[in-house]
Amino acid sequence: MSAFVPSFNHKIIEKKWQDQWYESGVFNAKDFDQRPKYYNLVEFPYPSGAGMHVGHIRAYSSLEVLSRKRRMEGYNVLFPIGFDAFGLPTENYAIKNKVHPRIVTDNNIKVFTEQLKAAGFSFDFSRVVDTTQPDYYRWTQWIFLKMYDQGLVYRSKTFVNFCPDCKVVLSNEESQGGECDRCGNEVVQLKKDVWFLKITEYAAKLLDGLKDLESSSRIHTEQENWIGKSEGAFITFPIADNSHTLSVFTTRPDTIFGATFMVIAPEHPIIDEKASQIKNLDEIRQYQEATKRKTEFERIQLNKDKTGIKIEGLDAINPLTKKPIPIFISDYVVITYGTGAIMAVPGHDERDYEFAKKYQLPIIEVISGGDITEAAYTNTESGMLVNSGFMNGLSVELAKQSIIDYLVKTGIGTASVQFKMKDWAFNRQRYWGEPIPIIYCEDCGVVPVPYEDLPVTLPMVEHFEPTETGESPLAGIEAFTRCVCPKCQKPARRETDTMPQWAGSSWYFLRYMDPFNKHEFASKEKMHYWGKIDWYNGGMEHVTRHLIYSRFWNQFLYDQGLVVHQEPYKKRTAQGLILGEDGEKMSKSRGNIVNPMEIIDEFGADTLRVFILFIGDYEMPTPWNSAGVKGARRFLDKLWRLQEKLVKKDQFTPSLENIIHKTIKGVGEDIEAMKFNTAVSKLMIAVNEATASSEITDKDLETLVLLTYPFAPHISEEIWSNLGHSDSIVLHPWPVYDVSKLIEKQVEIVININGKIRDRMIVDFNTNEETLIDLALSSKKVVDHLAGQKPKKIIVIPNKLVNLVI
RNA sequence: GCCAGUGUGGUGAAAUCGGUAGACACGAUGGACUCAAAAUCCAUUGCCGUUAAAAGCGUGUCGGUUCGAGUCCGACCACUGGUACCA
Repeated sequence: MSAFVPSFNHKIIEKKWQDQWYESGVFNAKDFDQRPKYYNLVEFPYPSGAGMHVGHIRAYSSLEVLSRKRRMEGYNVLFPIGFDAFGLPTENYAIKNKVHPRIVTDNNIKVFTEQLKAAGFSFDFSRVVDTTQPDYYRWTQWIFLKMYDQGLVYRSKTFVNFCPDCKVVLSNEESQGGECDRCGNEVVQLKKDVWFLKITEYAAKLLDGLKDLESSSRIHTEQENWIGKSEGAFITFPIADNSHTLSVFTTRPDTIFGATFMVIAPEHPIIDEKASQIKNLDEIRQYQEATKRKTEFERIQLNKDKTGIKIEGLDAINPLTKKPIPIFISDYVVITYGTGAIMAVPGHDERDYEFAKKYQLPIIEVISGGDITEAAYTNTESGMLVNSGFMNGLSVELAKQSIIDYLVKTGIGTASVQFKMKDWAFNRQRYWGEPIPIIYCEDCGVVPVPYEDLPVTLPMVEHFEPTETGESPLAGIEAFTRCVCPKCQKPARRETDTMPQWAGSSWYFLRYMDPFNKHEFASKEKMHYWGKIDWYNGGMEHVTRHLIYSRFWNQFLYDQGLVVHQEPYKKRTAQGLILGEDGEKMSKSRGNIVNPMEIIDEFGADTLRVFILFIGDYEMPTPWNSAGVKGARRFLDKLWRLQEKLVKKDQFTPSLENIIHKTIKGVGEDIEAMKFNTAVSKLMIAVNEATASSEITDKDLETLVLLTYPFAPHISEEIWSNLGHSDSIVLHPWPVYDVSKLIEKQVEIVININGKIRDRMIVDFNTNEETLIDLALSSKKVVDHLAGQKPKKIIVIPNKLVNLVI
């Protein structure tokens, strides 16, 4: 037996192995290598000044473990990292502290990189991507221009969410609840010229592509709901004097006989077109103005009651009943969806019902099964058509078919599919973003920057404070705005808006495959070699936006023949949030933030990694528990101390053989299933058993160390080297288990009487049913309980239980 | 409101197929070692009960299916996230 080995010093060994790994480049992926490839992607971080968060550790640990295991399994693993570094927090910090965002960003990236290395992540640091480098955003601009060429970029004047405090325009996503995402202040409505990407053109394809994406049902559902496909029909309603028509979209064309009025959005163009006929035009105009003034917040919070105005002098005709019906304007109908007009069927739509009750409009039952004097009846499963002419007696499903046939035949309408998803507002009035490569010429109008002139670089200036008008800071920089029209060579002006933060992250996974290419965003050969991303892990909060946006860009590039696969990701998973110890979201204001660097300093990176994976189900949110960190460290100390009673032998200790094989199987399977918490627990059980054993062999310890390596690589490398190996574990194959060694020799069987446990017994594995029954019936406790009664029925589950039913 | 998810000890959590509820870890209590502390080791630890046991109770609530339910079905309650009148 060897002499006492002191418990390990994490500061020394972690530094030692990190230096060795990062200097040797052992984790760098090799293009065109003969080994099979495996591409693991984690969402690249925004390098905030606060540095790394425990959430980052959790987010990266899953594919970190998988990457290390895959390398041991012989794969050429691409596990890249980069920085999504454009964005408002940096800009705000820069303004406040009078430092240029370039300097702030470079600093933050430096700190972040050091921290990622201190945690021992096996990223390929040789292909780091930074979205704020001209070499990178040149291609972001290039893809934007490709979209422009294909008619997927357009400019439109609309009301946008404007934060008077940050002086920036916000997308709907960034101003939820009428509050600015960044500063929390109230958002107002401002009329602006806005660039849009026509993502709606890809709605059907984005929905369709989901079937090739392996992910949990909640991820699928969130994407589906965001795209929001609904099938229905366009129906044309004539205006009573036959001078005009009003087109509606409805998902329930079958209820048309019950359409007793129409509602149009306040912004609907027919108001202006028929203004001369409208008798209460003043009142209508007032309502329109009131709607415009409302922020989204007010519409949501204060407008639970339906409001609306009847348009006097303008009636429509229900094309099926031929009866005249009134037309209302109301802000519960929105101009951006469908046609901005609906046929209201109060009997079978809750919103229409509420409106009809308020304005005392007729409610007609056209689907039987409910009580329309009480509420709208919206069940489409069991109802049957009534009061509906030729559709009477049909189910809703059949009636839909029947009415669409009729509408098409008579030219009144057509079948149609609509999507809830809106086009993507693609500009911000900020400095710290990719300049939009567009030039305005007085003669030629909007002119895209020629491809060969890219990148349009951000000027390195001293003043990047926002303007009072809500224009981009770039607008005040003459040297930037002044340019020459590429078409006519006359003086022209540059677009001064920049792209939203989502831009750079929409294609970064492609750049990783070929990060230094000066001629293309990535070469076809390399994209062909690396193929699809095998596994993509990130936050649940990005499942709707970033995931859809990046799939959109990839699909677009695919359609242009510029990438190899239509869908970029094979599999997508999402980690759960780490909450503060108080169970609340971690935030500065709550003062419950845990700094991972402090844990690394005190307990070591291995401890932090093991603990964060052990803390709970990877996909569920879980509170931080500082006391629990010690448990992870104790486990590593126990593993270390196994070296004290090492026996040189190339065989498993007989009493440990079974548990070791079970652990190889269990840990391997748990990693693949993202059950990292139970994988760690299985390692703990194995180490506990080895600790209890009087001696352990080289082979026992080697195997345990190989299994621990993906979780706690530094200590594993150190023990591995102590065991006399001169090579790194990463070059050593993942252990395999022997199925024949998994079987237990003896098992415990429970004896139930009427499903209640009354006794237990230990028997040989695979003892036959008759023997089990005999043994059960001879148990003293069972005999006492039966008190002479004969079981009516006996259920035997081999190796599990015997249930006596009396 | 709608959609999704989650409710299990003092705490974080386990529990492939419906078959021993609480693995593993934290904490707590008692003990060993120590002048003492830390570290380590041993024992106990769902509740109730008991000298000890037995019995009884127990996976948000109420009901159902089953020989047997944390797991399946129905209704409800609570919490978390997403969304905002999408026709």
